[in-house]
Amino acid sequence: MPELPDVEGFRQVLLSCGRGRRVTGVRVRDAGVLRGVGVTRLRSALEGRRLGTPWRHGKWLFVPTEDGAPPRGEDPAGAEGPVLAFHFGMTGSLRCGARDEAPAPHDRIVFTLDGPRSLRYRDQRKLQGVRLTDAAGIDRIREGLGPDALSVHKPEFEEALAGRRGAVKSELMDQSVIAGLGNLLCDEILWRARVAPRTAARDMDGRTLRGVHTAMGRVLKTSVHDRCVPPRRGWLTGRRDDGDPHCPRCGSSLRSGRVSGRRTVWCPVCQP
DNA sequence: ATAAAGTCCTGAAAGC
DNA sequence: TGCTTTCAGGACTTTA
Repeated sequence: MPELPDVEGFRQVLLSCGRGRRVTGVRVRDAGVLRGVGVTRLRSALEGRRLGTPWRHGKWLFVPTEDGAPPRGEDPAGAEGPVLAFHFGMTGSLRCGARDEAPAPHDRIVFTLDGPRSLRYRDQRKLQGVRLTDAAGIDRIREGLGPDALSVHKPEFEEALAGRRGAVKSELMDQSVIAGLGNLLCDEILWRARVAPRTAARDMDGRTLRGVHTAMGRVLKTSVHDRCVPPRRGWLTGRRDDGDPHCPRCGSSLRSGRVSGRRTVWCPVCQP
């Protein structure tokens, strides 16, 4: 599930449910989601600290923590603490629940807060997870990421893709080229831009590349609003699981195949 | 049993 | 030739 729009939704959850709240408890129900940090260190690092303003780059979500002391007038920010970094893999999510709500089967970590609610990191398959990091660690993560898909402008987008010889879909999916796009988004964007997914990026002229950027912006705008790539009937995503899927634009039979190991759906007529 | 919205690793092929 | 980029496949993990 989690591509950029989903992660953006989790950021909103954190903003409304966690920001400014003190962490009173950390229950690790399955340590399999911890990356590079143990239960003890995670708890001692977080308990008593306040959650700061969450921010996102690609599919990563970062949550700074601040000193646990209540904010004073002179020192509103508080001392800098460690930073929580979430990556949701294919099945992860962040939920806001009532403080005493019984955990769901895949709630791997429950963060109890000083208000009436708690935050849960839920993940069926534990493909990625939660880590504890700092400014240097964030830099290391971001070194491997291209510009964020939601904020990248046309020239930077063109530059990121120009000359790449891989299939345009593979390049869009490559987080070191553009950060945040996943399998569904890429298919949706290329369908909207009328570009076949296996087209080599370097064979695309500036005009086509800019068209992909425009399509990306439109698809992201709606998807971020909906907090997921919406399975609307007017979108490719709303058709890809049909028995015999047809293009919502021209009615042709959709094709399905594999591009860099991922299931790929496209319209052979609209995307020559 | 096969497949799944993510990433990482390997080995091989392609390109400069 | 050698370096880099890219691809395919498998691995991780759990459930429908």
